[in-house]
Amino acid sequence: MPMPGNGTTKQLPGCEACFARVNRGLCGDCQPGSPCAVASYKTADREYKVGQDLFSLGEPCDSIFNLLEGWVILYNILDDGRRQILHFALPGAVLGFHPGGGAMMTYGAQALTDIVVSTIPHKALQPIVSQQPEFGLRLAWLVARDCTLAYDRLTSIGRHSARERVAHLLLKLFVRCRAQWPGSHIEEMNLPLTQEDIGDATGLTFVHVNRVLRDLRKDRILEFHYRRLRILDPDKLVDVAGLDPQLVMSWIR
Amino acid sequence: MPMPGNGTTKQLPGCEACFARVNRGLCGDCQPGSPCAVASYKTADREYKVGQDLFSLGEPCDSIFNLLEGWVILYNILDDGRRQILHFALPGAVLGFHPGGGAMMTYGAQALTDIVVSTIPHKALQPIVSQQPEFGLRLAWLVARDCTLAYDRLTSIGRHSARERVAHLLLKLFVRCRAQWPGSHIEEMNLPLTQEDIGDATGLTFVHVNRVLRDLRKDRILEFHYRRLRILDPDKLVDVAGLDPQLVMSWIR
DNA sequence: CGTTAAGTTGATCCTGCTCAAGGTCGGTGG
DNA sequence: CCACCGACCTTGAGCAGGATCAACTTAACG
Repeated sequence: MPMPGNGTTKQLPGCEACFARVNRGLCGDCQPGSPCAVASYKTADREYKVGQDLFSLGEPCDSIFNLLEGWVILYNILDDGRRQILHFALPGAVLGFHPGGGAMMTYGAQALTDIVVSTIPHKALQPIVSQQPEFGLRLAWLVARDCTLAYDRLTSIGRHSARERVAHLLLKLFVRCRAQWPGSHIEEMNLPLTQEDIGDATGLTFVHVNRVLRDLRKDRILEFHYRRLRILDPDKLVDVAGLDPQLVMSWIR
Repeated sequence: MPMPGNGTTKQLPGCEACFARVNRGLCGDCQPGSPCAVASYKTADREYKVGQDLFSLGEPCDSIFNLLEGWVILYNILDDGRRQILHFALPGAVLGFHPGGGAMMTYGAQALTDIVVSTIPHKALQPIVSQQPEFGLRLAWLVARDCTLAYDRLTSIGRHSARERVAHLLLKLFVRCRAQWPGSHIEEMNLPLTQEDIGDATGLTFVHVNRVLRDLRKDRILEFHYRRLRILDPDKLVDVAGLDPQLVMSWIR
């Protein structure tokens, strides 16, 4: 059985043909065999290699993407080359739905692992919702979830210490991965991140991330070495991340 | 004629009865006199005074709000009382659309001025989209716009200096207000913010915000005193904010 | 005119950045 | 099997941007 977060995905029951086969978020009504409005508009699955861009900052993008396998980062690059990671997208995510569909993207999307996606052109959205009215609401729901995650990070970066930020990021990623594998009780997983990625997501330098990780290791809270995360003391981690233990439990169950 | 940002709003043409009468984002098809699916589900207009909460962190909220007049902040409070402002909502905004409708809110919403809102219960969303399929897509579009703004702030807080962050915030607010009043060419406006609010939005202390504002004033870029913003040198401001002048122009026109 | 919220300024401290040098891992080719 | 290389991790020394603490000033409002 594959480990959570190693790039493979769980197949949920439901519409195997349609755009949203890994998550029922977009397309919860489809049953195998029944007609699906999305299926006729989506493209075939497409693969991208690590490091490839799905779309880029400042360039137009006329499709939305459904991530079927692997990890993707959304990011911004500044003039001086510094980078801010905005979001880690996991299988099931919808990417590139942008205000003013087809307009310039205000951020880029890059494959963090080898990935598989399928796409729907923006101009197909209108026809889809007229056939399947819940689709729009489900899309809104998914975008709202990403927005909530962004607010969460905003709070973390704006008001927490380096230690809290790193703990918060790793804990959230751990929980999100584990949510894809309910029932798994492994406190160890592959995170396809470098320490530089962690820095770019938390607004820190990789040098300082390294020191924070050393301290967290010294305190026997977690270990992160070469893309492998091991959580030694979940309770302490939740505490350091500044989160409510009960809230975290509600995510897991 | 009222100044931009003083809490009053422009009435756009369209459906005067429905939920979304200040913006055509949610309900672009309604024509005066024609039936409107939203109108039959929304509540009457409701007023809130400055400082009142529309909904609170950790409490359930079973409705979405359409902001008709005034300003609202979305915010998070930490255990130690520190605050992070996540978003400034202007008239036309939709608030409280949350993943898992009706569940615990992960942030609060507070009136920054006296405001007027109307609401739709979450459970009315399904019936509305079945009568008016584009509604869901429009909702998704609005949420995506907020998400993009959040990503913008994330980059600003994560990777910019204090000076850049303050400049960026004020410029963006200015542009967003002015977008509500196309044609206006006033470089002066009321922003219903304290320096503490600016600090809580940019991840700085109000003491440091004060010093940054002093420097920006000294450099004759802008003046911000007692909730009044005057932009002295728009070009320099765009430069300090680290934004592309052409991009900014595209927002204005 | 008194009260209160908000703005202002200085002195000092500390978290996290910068710069720099070395170490470790994993893959590749001989 | 080993040498090499590039990407990534690790650690130290010194610095600086912004925080903290504290005192005072100004504006708004009844």
